[in-house]
Amino acid sequence: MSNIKIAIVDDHKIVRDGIMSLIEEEPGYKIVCEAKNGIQILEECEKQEIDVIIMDITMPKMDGIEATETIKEKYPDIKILALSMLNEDQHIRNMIKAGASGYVLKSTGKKELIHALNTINEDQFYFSDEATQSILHELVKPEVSKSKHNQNVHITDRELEVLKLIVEEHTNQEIADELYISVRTVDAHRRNLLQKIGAKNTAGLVKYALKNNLFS
Amino acid sequence: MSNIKIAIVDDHKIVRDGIMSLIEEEPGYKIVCEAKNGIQILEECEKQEIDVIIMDITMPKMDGIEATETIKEKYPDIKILALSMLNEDQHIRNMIKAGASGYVLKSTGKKELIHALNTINEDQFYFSDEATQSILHELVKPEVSKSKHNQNVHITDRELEVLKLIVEEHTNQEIADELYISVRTVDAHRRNLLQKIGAKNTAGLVKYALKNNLFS
DNA sequence: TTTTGTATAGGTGATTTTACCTACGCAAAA
DNA sequence: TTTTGCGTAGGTAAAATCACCTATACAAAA
Repeated sequence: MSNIKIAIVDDHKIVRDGIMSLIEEEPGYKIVCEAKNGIQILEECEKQEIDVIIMDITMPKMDGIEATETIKEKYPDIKILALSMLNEDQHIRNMIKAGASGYVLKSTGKKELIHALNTINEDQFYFSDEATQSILHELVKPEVSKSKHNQNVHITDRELEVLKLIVEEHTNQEIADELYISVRTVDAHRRNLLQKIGAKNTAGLVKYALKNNLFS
Repeated sequence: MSNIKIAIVDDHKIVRDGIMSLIEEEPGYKIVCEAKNGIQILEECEKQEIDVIIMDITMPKMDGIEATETIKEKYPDIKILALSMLNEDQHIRNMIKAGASGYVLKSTGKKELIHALNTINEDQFYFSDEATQSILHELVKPEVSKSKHNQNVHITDRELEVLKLIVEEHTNQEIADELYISVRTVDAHRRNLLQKIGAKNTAGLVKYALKNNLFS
């Protein structure tokens, strides 16, 4: 197998050089380019073939999250390894959402970096253990606040059925037919839902349903 | 400090006994009750004070996820440690969403179990490393499929503005006023969005926006 | 037993959305 | 230069939603 083509994106030259020296010692890898920000790496992606991009998160011009989104849209085959500092939990999450295949900390040693590169190059994910715990913490927090919503609002079984069908993009008439009730009743349930949930219209109902994972 | 009051919920007696013997060897813990399913532990919660519940996920009558939700609603101070087997990724996620403070595998040794109990009793989270990796994988998967949607559909900037306001529960008229355009134009954008996204109505638009994290 | 909650259904009328269609100016791309 | 995409705007008509209201039947809870 030929060398894995690596690109390094970080606004600090020292970081780039550090990573480069780590990788160049290792056979099987070739650093094909480096970039200082998201704009630059996008240009590089057009010019040449790249397998894996090691991407910093916070950068001027275009940050790693935006760059990752754009690159994964245009070149879904390019793998992206997020390079983060500790206490960047939220950013790391966004990198994953944007399409990164994993992350390592900047304090990572050579061994872990190489392992991470190999792993994601094989189309798998790699998540550095050191950051994983704190990310999971972040992950849990919003869920806790969700359940508070549910406490205030008691939605009846029937209303839930109606809401489900609303979320499934049915009209009131279709819902009425489905549930063997009158359109007026569906309308009544709908208005009760609007009032209970505190929504202005269908959009609010759907948002509520999805945010509270009522039908997932 | 007094003993930490533990409850064990699992439908298999052998599992309960195993955990009990692990914990009873350890000073500082007291097992105050055990239950076979969600219904039973709910009754127990009413009867006595409990600090931490070790909760199995799959159980007859009422499973651990439902039980966790109910308990966290009624008794938010009770901590719940999910007890899972491997390859229960989705269930584990749901336990966390339901309000569990952590999880350990059934194959866990005494040392890790005690550590997990201490950690979550101190109002922190504990996530067993062995399951964490696979959970993160699960977490990422839906994001990957999201970007596929985006590829097919190109939403223009203006359409995105309109969609954002739709999601924020504004009427077409309000959107028109906000953007200084005619209602008919808003309507045109809306119809283009419906067509591009493949939605039937507002519900579909909102679902699309939220699922693709267009405005979060 | 009375009250409360839920599901049902209707009246009326205003407002909003949806589904068709056409059309023009402008800028970027082919 | 022609074409394409985008944003703009309108006509018309049907369908759906929303906002008020009232009302009945039934079951569970107080």
